[in-house]
Amino acid sequence: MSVDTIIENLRSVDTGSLVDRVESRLIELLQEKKMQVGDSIPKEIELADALGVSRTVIREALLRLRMMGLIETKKKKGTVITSPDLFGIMGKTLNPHVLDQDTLRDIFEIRLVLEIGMADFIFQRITPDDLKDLKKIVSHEPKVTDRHLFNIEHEIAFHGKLYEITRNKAMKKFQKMLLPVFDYVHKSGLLKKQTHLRTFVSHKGLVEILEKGTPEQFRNAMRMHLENHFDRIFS
Amino acid sequence: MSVDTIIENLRSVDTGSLVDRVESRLIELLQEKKMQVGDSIPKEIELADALGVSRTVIREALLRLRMMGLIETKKKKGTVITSPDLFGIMGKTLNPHVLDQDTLRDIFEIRLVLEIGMADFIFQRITPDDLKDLKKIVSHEPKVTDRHLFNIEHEIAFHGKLYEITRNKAMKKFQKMLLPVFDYVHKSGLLKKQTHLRTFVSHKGLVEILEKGTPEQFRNAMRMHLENHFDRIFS
DNA sequence: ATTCGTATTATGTATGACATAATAAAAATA
DNA sequence: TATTTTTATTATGTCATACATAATACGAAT
Repeated sequence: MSVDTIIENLRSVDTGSLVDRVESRLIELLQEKKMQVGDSIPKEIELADALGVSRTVIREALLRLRMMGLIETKKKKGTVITSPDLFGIMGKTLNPHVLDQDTLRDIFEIRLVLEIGMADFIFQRITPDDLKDLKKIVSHEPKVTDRHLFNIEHEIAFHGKLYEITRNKAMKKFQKMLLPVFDYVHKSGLLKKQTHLRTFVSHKGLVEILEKGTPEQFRNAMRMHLENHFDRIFS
Repeated sequence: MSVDTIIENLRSVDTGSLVDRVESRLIELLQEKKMQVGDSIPKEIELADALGVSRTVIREALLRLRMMGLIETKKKKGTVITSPDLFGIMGKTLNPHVLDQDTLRDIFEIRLVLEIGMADFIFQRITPDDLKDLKKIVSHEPKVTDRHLFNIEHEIAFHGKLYEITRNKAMKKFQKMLLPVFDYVHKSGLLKKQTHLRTFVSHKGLVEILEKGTPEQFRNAMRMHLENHFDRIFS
């Protein structure tokens, strides 16, 4: 074993600040004790005492757990375990203004990928009520003209409903989080202006496929439906 | 305007602790000043002075920015702007052990959605070199037997390469982050055991389609390829 | 039984001090 | 002069203590 390797190993154990270690230790503790959601954990001073560090360090570590959505703190009541909200954290980070352009473009693309790929889950989990909701939404669908500024709210209502039908909460949250990004990307000059805004497959068409078609057909139809967006990216 | 609405409005302005406000203010400042990556921001004491709060508060706010990946701090050198790493934060949160089962299942599903939906980007951006890489990977593909423990490393190599070909860094990072979750989900009893482990479409088959086929064909083939996973989820 | 006020308490904030590591400056060496 | 070694500086990291604040519990008053 080379000297470098040895040093590397040492680092991997010791690396990170005191706060880093305390953070890990706290997470371990929560898991060991099998803390349930709603349980409250010892107060800051007690933790500081138990781990032999200052309250400052405990507080910084707890702050991180809080940002991860593992805990919530309230005055007087103390700190309680919460179910970590995977995308809740990213919400704050996902301020379009602080993200660089490449990342924004990436996120824009991910939306397209998700909506094409989710077909099987939609077909598997759609209920008659869902279908009714969708039909209601498309009944208000704006006129399809060759050139139209698509109605943002209608877009969100329809596509949002699709995410909901997947019954995948994480994906739904993800979508919700991404909305401001789309808005931003559309308005900024990040993508090419749309020259020919045509609707190849309407929302109504998608619903019909949902009712009578197959996941495969739906994927292809969705791909066509999103053609304008792909066009802006690829051309 | 109802009393509730008024109260709600008040909350929306004033809500949040001092640290919350300082955090927002700092982000605003970074944007106003058009700080570039690599620029260093004023030291903690100066910020505390300028904003009229204690260093404690500044530190907590900076800690949050650091968790968001907006800044990095080094002793003596101070605090410098960094490009926010969208999924860097989630990485830590994505410890399978702290996520509840529903979320884990959701994440597992998202992977399937992504890999089916990414077809167009793969076709658009694949290079001859990529194809060469893929062929090299599949040349080592384990024997396809009716019942086999699929080789994890080979799986990661192949599918990871596909993410890479999309040239979508965010998506690639996402995948990297999700790997431990898959591992966990597979090992835990979260999904039904696979009763008939068959490979409907091999990696080699996918590569052939990439070479000669269309995105549409690829999506369908990928859907078949992932059939085992869908089966475990849906049955 | 309900409302109101008061005491308690755990987190939130402020302040001051020292430790530490990265850097810059100075000194020593070749 | 160029390069290494030592020293000094400095901004963050950690600690300790005190007080503010808001949520809660509890008792008093209605």
